[in-house]
Amino acid sequence: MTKTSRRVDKEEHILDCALNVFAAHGFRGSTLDQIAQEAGLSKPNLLYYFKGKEDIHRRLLSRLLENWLAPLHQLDPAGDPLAEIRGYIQRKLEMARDYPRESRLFANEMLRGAPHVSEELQDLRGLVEEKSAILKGWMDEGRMARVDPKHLIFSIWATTQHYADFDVQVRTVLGDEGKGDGRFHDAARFLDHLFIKGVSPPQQP
Amino acid sequence: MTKTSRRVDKEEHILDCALNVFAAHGFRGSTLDQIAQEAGLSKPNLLYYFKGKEDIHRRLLSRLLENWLAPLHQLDPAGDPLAEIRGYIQRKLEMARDYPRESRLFANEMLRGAPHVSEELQDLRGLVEEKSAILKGWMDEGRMARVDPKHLIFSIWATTQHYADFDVQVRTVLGDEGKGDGRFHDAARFLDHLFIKGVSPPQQP
DNA sequence: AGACAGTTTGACCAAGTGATCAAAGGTTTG
DNA sequence: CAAACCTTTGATCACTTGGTCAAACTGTCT
Repeated sequence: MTKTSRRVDKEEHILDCALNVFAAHGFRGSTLDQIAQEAGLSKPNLLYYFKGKEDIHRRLLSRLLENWLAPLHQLDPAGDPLAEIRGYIQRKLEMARDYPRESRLFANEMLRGAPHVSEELQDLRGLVEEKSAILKGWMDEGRMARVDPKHLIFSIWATTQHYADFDVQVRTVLGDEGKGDGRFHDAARFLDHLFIKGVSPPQQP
Repeated sequence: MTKTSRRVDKEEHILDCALNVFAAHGFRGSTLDQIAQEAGLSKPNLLYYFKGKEDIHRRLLSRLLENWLAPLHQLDPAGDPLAEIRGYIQRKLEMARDYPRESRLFANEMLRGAPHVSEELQDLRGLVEEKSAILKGWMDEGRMARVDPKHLIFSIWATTQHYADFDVQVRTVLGDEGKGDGRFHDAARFLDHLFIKGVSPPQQP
């Protein structure tokens, strides 16, 4: 194991621990001491690997956005409209289930007005523009219902991320139903029904 | 104007200013100095009216929850299923438009795991249970599609609150389209279509 | 062993923060 | 007017927090 690879591993470990802390308490609510303790090292040692609190946060956000956009990237213009949308919803819901920390980190940043990712949001805009055009094309071909493509995408984001960001609320309301991972299965069934009905072309019932 | 009414007015003003600050920066991210400055008084003066930072925050949250549940309370078992759901979505979207600060305050609290409103969430649970039973009844009568009522409610919450909580993202993605309040009109149209299609009974196309 | 780069830490600092308090400034009431 | 009460504030405190630094420690290579 080389020197640099050990350093990379350690940085990775620190970032993972920092994600725990930032996702749970937000940027201002998290302290370097917390992160250092979570990672099992001293605060000066933590600052040996990263320039500062903001450096850690920014690094987490930038790596997050890559993965965050991946599911939408996969939306294939050559595929079947309903199947593509169905697949996108499923992937997004899986991300909410498997990466809730990332979802909360992102939600935190949006709530604060995205002070650290204002330029990256522009990429997002371009991507949505591109995928909206695909959806628009499908609508023009009569292969799906004519709806506002951007608001469709917003709704998919909102409904899926809700299960990560508002997890406490969801589990409280569901009570015992919400104990295991079953709520994600139920959510998948419901969202599939909701959106497929919503985007199915009017001629075919 | 009596002594107590002037005091009440001032407390009201402070709470309003505190809402600005808390909604924008979260609990940990907000400082008493910020709130005091926003309200135009000194920090000790602020603490003359409220016991402390947490007191202000808790008061905001408890008053918020009353209004927050109101739209769902209005869901009338005697009404027409589709019209009731349509009305609920509209009311919820109007709240996101007219009370974004409240929505963000609530979102912040949920993201942190609801440390200050754990017991109030139980009321929410009861309310959702009650309204889910109504929806269930409508489904049994064949007046709406058979879907998971709680996840339906979650989806309505998620999609409407998204426009308040993720406002930066929404406006960035929409670009110039999102400048005025037009995005709420488009959202209303889309969500109406989505949910009405989603909950319409299968027999009637 | 010893030189050397990489790593870790205790001690420390300056700024910020929630909160207190006694004293001063106003307002109402007798 | 003056007493009683309500409101406001400057000064101050204890504590947290992001960040620094020199010294010590570790492992590796010759």
